[in-house]
Amino acid sequence: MVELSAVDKILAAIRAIPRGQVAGYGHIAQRAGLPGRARMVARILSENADPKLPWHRVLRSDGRIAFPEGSKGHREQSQRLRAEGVIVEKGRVRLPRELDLDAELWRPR
DNA sequence: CTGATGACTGATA
DNA sequence: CTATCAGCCATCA
Repeated sequence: MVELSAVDKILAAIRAIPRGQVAGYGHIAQRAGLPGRARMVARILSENADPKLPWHRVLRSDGRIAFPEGSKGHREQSQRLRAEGVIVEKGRVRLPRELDLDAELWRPR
């Protein structure tokens, strides 16, 4: 069997994020079996060019968008998130239902 | 090898 | 709530 590279695992973890939901960089890294590699996730995203990849669902640990407010990337990400029913306010992401970053941490794995 | 850099994180004030 | 700081990891000059 083939072992997926760290990059593939990270991409898979990102693709696994359900529509209308979000995850943090560190969360993705952990889900990919690479704890402590949040910056690696960020680097992958900055390099990737796959339009099918839901990169906009990846946020910082504090639930904020990684791009500076007012920047191109920030506007695009907020727009994409709102298109999925996610509420974005002042760079801050808030989920409509009880789903949020805490819900993920809450649920034992 | 050393130092700088970045779509990061957690602790502290 | 914001601002700083140190730590961490991969990559590059």
